[in-house]
Amino acid sequence: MTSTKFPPVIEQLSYLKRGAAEVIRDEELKSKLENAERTGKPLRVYLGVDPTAPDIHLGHTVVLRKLKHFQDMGHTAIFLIGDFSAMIGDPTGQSETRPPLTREQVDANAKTYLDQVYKILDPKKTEVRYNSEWLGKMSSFDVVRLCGHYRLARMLEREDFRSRLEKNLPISVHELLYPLLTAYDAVALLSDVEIGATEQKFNLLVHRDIQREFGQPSEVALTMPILVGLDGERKMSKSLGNYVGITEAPSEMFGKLMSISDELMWSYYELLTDFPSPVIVRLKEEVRGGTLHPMDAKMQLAHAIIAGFHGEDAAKKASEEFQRVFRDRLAPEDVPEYRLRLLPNGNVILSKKRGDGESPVPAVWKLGTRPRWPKLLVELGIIDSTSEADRLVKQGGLEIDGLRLSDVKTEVDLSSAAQFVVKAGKKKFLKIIVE
RNA sequence: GGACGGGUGGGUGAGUGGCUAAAACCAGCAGACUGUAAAUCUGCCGCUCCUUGCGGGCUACGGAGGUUCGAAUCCUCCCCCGUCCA
Repeated sequence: MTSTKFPPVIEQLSYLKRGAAEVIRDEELKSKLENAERTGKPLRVYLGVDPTAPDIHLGHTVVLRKLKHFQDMGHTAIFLIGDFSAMIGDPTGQSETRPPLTREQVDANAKTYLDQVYKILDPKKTEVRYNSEWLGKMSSFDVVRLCGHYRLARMLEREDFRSRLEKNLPISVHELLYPLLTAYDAVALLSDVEIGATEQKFNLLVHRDIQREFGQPSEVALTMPILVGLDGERKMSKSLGNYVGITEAPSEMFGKLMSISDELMWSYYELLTDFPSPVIVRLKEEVRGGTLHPMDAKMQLAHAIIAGFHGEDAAKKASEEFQRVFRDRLAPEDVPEYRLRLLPNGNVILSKKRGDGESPVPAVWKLGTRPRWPKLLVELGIIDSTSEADRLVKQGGLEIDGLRLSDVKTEVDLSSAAQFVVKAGKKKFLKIIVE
């Protein structure tokens, strides 16, 4: 009777509920776990994602990590790629209709998505599914019948629809279908548990209802809090620019993570690391009591997160680099290098570009022998426009070899070999080598 | 199908003939202060040219035309969104 396959239910529950915003319903999760233990049959747990953007950031990892927790406990983790539903576009959160994606976009996104997801989930233990498998096969009759299982009034209860209705903003009919179609995912997958962000709560509840309509037991809906972005206010998202991408360079991630406010740090600890809750509580107390410097606590956080994606060594290096650049205020050890060569005809060629992981794009400009600094930086792609570069100089944000440049007219002599270390603004460092 | 209201810079949103590159707020950027924090303060915040100046040129208020010395502002047509009626 006692299966050794799973840890004790009590343990599982505390592990699985850590960080969760809500479990609907608690008792159902417990009994499902007990049932799994009794039968030896793992729970089918899924997370559905829309491959709307090719890159995933830390905000996405909150729910992924939760899926992994189920995997850790021996349950079946299903990563569902909403390739079909993405072509409809989930209205969630955005108070506007999302542009549907094309098949090609979806495919491309799905591919890069998976690579990134496997930084968290164990590829060997993850069941990857695409909802076009079943949704793509439904006939319009099937769709109509599915729609018959739900009422408009209930659909309009959804916060997003309601507020758009109140504000006289458009709602397209196809958006109403989204929760219903994804509900069918739960049915097709015979799901026991579905994980989602709190903003998905409405959808998850519809999924439960529809499963019941199809004669299945309702899945447990486990919601995770939404990760607040670097600005400390709004949801982490790419379009708001307040995000940390999981493929970003370790040093970049480190810098970004260190810029969060002290208060925000604790939810990052909770949602992005595996530090046990009691440890986090203790750290918090130490910071409050003054025995632990908040900066040190934050560095430890950044270190832990980065180690998860890039390994211990990279995390350590990023940490050292951070201290070097920002505490000791030195130029970073590894800055992007731009090698320039002046051609006989007066054009300038970028012969090599290192760092940033960019492919070396050969470029030629007619800059002349002595371009102004702002011009050069724009040509190198460091700054978007000349106006902006001029502004940066006027505001004292440009340093060459440690000296602040104050005159926008200052020129660079490209006629003889030289090297410059450039600091543009707070974060951008680069080295220019004239050959 | 009819009546009415609306479409302004990255976002919200003022502006109903010149003083408007377009208020205000948010976001963003830079500087100061710091723990690269956060908060705060100051400045900037379409592009471009230089003689860097309360400078010149260009582009911009859904789209296309038109009226006018001059239009985000007025007229015509079109596109899009919402409300009410059917």
